[in-house]
Amino acid sequence: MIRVLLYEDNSQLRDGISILLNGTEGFEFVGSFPDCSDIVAQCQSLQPDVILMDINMPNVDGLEGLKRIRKVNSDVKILMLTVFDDNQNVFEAIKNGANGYLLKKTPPAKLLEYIQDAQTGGAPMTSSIAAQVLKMFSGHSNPVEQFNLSERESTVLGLLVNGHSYKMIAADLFISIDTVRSHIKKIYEKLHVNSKSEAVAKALKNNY
Amino acid sequence: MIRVLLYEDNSQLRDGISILLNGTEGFEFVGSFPDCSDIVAQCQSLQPDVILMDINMPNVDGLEGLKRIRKVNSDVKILMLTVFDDNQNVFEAIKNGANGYLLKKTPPAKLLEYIQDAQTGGAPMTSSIAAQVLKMFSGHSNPVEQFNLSERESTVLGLLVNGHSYKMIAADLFISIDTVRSHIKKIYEKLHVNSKSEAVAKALKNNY
DNA sequence: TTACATATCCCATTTTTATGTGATTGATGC
DNA sequence: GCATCAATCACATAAAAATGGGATATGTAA
Repeated sequence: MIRVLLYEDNSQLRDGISILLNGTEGFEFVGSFPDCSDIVAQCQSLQPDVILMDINMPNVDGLEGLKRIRKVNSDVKILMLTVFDDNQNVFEAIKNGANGYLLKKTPPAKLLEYIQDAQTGGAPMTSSIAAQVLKMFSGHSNPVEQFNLSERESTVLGLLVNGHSYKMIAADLFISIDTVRSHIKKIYEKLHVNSKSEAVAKALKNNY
Repeated sequence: MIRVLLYEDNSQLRDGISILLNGTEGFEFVGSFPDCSDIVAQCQSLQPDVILMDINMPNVDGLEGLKRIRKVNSDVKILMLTVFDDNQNVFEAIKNGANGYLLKKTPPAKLLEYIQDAQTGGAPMTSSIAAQVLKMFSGHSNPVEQFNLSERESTVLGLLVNGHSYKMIAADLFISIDTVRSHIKKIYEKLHVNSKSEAVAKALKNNY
């Protein structure tokens, strides 16, 4: 018996999914809410196995809800629901520990399948989204994301890659050369290197 | 009226193309030969606009013929014909100034189209060959070829890219640090850079 | 044979980087 | 309110890299 909790602001869709799950062997629909403002408490009392989470909701939306849950619970499976396979949202959701990412137009039979899939450790996603994810991991990952560089550090690294010296970077950014130094020290730490050329190499190899 | 000359050892194919071209408005078949042994003279007397050149022929083959022609004539369009889209031959042909590269199984209608295409400055090639060419230009060019680095210089640059200091390079290659210096000075000249990290960046950007 | 490129080495000087140990401000989060 | 972090600056020292001048030996190509 898979306990499913739903967050969705559209009441029609809420009812539809409620009926679908209640009428299907092996699923138990434990509740639904129009936004995530009280998600942590709701989760604790209802003890769902899988949460279906709309991304676009008023007040507290799905991404925020996802973050809140993950702070206290890394076991419950969370499937994000969305109308579009929007690049940025997919990335955000994956980063924050969503287990899958489905389009709302997913047919009911598939939806049930995906829920079971997530429950048993899978990472269900529609093929268009899978393609997006692949693209991101292959060509779009850059040092900023991979190594948690701050905005400033990222700019400095960029100038480094383009062959600027400390002095030039200081002049470009209107800061002292000592500040450049301390940024670069931080960058080296984060990239686990200890020379300019290694940093440049690592940056370039990571599609900077 | 496009004047077409053909080099092809298979007499059936020679006859076929002859009939095709003679029977088509706008094309004039000016002759055919089973090898390239006399290509320069033949070309001068027949004055073709386009040469269809088989690659595999006895005696003097298509690549040799291509080179001979290009020494005296850079205007005539030359389309290479081959059974396979063999990597090395494609590369050789492109380097030596071929205008296009076609598979023999190209259907007659397409062949006519490609000849016209070449005549007007295009670079016709079948899609499988186009893919090969793209791959070569993207992934096969390296700093050694691009910047005429010597073997030693190339090794040194390689170590530089992998984050080695002068001292480490000297130890790796069993030479003095001063020799490393002078190699690197030369490398910088050839790459038109003046710092280690610029050299590394340039090398990586050129698929080293 | 002369000229040129390569590979090797040496010395000296200046500039640039790397490393360490601070301190101050402002924003964010608990 | 306190902790943390990003961004800023400072001072000092040591290591590495860049630059400019050499020299020698070898092989190749004009």
